[in-house]
Amino acid sequence: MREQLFEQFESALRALLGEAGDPGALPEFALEAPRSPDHGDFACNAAMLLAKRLRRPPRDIAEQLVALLPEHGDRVHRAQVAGPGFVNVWLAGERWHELLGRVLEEGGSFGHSSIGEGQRVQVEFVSANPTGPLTLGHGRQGVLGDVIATLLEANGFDVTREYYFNNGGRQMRLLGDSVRARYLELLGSAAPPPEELLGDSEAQWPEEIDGLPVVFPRDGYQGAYITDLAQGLRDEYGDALADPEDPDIFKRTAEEVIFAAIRKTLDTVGITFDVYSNESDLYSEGRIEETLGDLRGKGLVYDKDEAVWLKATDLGLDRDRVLVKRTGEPTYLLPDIAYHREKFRRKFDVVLDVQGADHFEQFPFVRKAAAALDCPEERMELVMHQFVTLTRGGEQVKQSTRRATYVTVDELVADVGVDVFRFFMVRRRAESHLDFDLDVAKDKDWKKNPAYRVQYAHARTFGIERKATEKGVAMPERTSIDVSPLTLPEEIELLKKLSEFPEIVNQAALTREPHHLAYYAEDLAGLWNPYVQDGSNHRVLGDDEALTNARLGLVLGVRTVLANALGLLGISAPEHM
RNA sequence: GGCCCUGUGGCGCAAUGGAUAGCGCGCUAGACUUCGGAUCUAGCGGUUGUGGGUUCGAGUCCCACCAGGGUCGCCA
Repeated sequence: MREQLFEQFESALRALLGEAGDPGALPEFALEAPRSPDHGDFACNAAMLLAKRLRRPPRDIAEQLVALLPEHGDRVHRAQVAGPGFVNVWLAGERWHELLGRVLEEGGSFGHSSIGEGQRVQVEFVSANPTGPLTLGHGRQGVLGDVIATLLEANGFDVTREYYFNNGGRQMRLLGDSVRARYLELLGSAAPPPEELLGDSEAQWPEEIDGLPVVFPRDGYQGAYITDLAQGLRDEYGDALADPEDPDIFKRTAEEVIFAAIRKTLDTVGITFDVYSNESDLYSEGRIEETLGDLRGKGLVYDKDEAVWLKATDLGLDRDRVLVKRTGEPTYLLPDIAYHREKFRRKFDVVLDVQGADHFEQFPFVRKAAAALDCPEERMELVMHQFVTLTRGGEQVKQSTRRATYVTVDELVADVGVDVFRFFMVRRRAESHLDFDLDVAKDKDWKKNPAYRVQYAHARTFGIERKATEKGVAMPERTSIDVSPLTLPEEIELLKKLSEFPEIVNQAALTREPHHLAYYAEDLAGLWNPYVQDGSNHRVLGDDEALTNARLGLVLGVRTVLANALGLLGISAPEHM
């Protein structure tokens, strides 16, 4: 519909430029649905863009354009110059009614497109190292990445969801040492560090207390789950691990157990990955050495202070970075670079990293270095998101990662449910701080809780169907509904809103901004709920059979679009509430 | 201090460079009397942090400044 109109405008504009003796290209004009319905179904800004070039007033050009339109197509019913030089057009025929037919016909695939043309996109997200439970930041990232991936799939991209984690370095060793320390404390052969010093990052603690050594590492993981892990090992092995044959058992067990817990959490919130990849494999496959060698070959590596440096300043960045530490151990930067090369070796057309703001600084180094190794820089994208804070009773809930006194994804989901969790996490623009208001999230009142507002709007379509069945009124066949009796302004507004859905899905995917979808769902629900609620003017089930049938068609259309929107968000679309 | 994100009605937020800046909560005033009802309608509320600039047109782009958050490690 819009495509045909667009062509009509292009053709008319070509004629207009011809008359003006201008051989130049058409301007990149916009043809979009204006905010206000008074401004027609579509508005075109071409006249304003041409004003300077043709040295004529924009309204004058717009008049000419309006005059030319009828010779170049038949989609325009009425056209009018407005404002500074917009051409507002009203479409011919029963355009919104046609649209509902399309919604009903396409059903679950309405809103989907094939513009991705099967391009392979890798979306890397969460990627939390297995050192503890998922935090709310991970939760936000998980939902964000998952919905972006789903949106891309809905637009014809071939998507791989991937989780990458570092399990080679110091952090994992620290994790193992933390578990070992707690284990020894449980055996009574080590003393825990003084409680009051744990929260203080500057504090030193004595090497022994009451004759027992303090082995808990200075930067160790302090969460209660570490002690649980130690207890588990003690239950299984008794005191046999005080001097274990396999010194890696603490680290290995911790990684396995924590990673299993993370996967369970992800499963609970409806996130599944196609591929898990990790740092260790990059080592064993020789990718780390290879990447370092290739960087060296490009003259981007030098030695200083017994460490190996990346000459990032040669790549336009503000400082150099260490690739291999004095200890001989690579920093995380080197494997990250190797990993991004690996992505392109695996033939992805686009790779998309979803990361929290705390990691943002890292990305430019990885991208520039990978680009120097012949990876296409513009095909490495970053979606950065800000943090999540939790509010309860108007007060921010204090969270401390260091002391592990933070609310986990598991806890929050147990508290508010998966659907509310996902909806709230994806409602805000990624770059905005997200304030998760527990009071709103836990409110069961659909008027107060936006997640329920959308779900309830969907459930109501079934409520009406149930009512119809009760009254002996049959639901119409999806393929043969005459919706022309729908003429009330609120009905046209609903039809228009339904028509916007494909564009929203498309834009949200291409801009990697899934919050548009959540907003759209709220908008549609915000039109639908009052329509249903205010039965005085337009009860769906009335005496007029044709009108009833048409309104039942609208019910089905709204249901379809709400269900599709909720589906893309990974949220259930209930029939009852 | 450098870099990044944010700043929009009382609160929480939205707005491919387009027309009169939208939505929810809250607030105010009316209406309905249980139907598919955990009601509806209307209204009040804004110099989009400040000051310049680009543009036919700026919440949006550029510059400076102010405020909040993040980040600047041979941590991940």
